[in-house]
Amino acid sequence: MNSAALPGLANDLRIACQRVSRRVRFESTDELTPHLVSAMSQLKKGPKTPGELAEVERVSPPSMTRTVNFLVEKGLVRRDDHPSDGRSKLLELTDEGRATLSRVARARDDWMLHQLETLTKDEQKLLKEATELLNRLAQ
Amino acid sequence: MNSAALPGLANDLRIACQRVSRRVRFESTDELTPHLVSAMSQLKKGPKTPGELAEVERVSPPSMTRTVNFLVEKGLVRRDDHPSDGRSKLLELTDEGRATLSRVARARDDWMLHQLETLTKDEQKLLKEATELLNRLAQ
DNA sequence: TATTGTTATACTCTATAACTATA
DNA sequence: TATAGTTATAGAGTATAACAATA
Repeated sequence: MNSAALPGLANDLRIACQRVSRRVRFESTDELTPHLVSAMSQLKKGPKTPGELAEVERVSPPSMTRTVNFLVEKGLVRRDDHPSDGRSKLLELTDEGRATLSRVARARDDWMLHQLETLTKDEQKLLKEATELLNRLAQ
Repeated sequence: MNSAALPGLANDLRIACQRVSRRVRFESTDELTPHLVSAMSQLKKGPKTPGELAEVERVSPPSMTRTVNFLVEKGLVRRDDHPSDGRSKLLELTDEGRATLSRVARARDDWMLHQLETLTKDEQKLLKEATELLNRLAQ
């Protein structure tokens, strides 16, 4: 690929990814809003303080407080005292939170799975390799 | 690729696209919010009525009225009377709207372009093909 | 004093319901 | 009567500023 075409690819690939994300969002009728799912997905990787969660989600601490309050009230997240810092808290998914997150992920994947089934084996293989590259880019 | 792996790919690919979209959003400091850019991008393809625009953007007519009001006030969109239906309007990008959209797109592409430059020619070629497939999926 | 999290308050984007003008 | 768009109003999600508790 000639390097003069790179800006064009940058634009096309960005648009394509955004278009897919958009379709996934529109096609799946989630029981949780995107920002709730996103926060829970972070906690799935491991417990975090509210401050850490606000930072990775690129959201202000007061906004995260609000989000976490909702999740705690719903029983999806547990908010414990921090073991070594009395000012802080530790957030963690509950079993119900984990189950809910899996259910939501499966619903979101449905549309994508249906689309992939329309492709040839070679095309599926190409997308598998592209997925690895995209993850490396966004890392 | 064996078909039992397809659900896994559906999940991985969805996550990868969302991750890229997210990075683009976080890395670019846009002068316009995402929904404004999205609405303007639709108008770039050609003039639309408010109702049509609300439908493709999956948003209620009153929400679109608000969005359009903002864009008209900013001079980015022109709202003319519809030539054949007195109840309706026709929305179109102004020259300034077009220029602003180009500027925003370039800013968003900067991060992606920088990432693509770290890849080999073969990897870039693979992503080019993947882009075409993704667009077909999201069509 | 600095830091962590929360409360108080306000702004933006969204929606549903009611309204106006035209078909 | 039905449809296109707007206005009225309310519900989420976000932010900044001020506050309480702890380091």
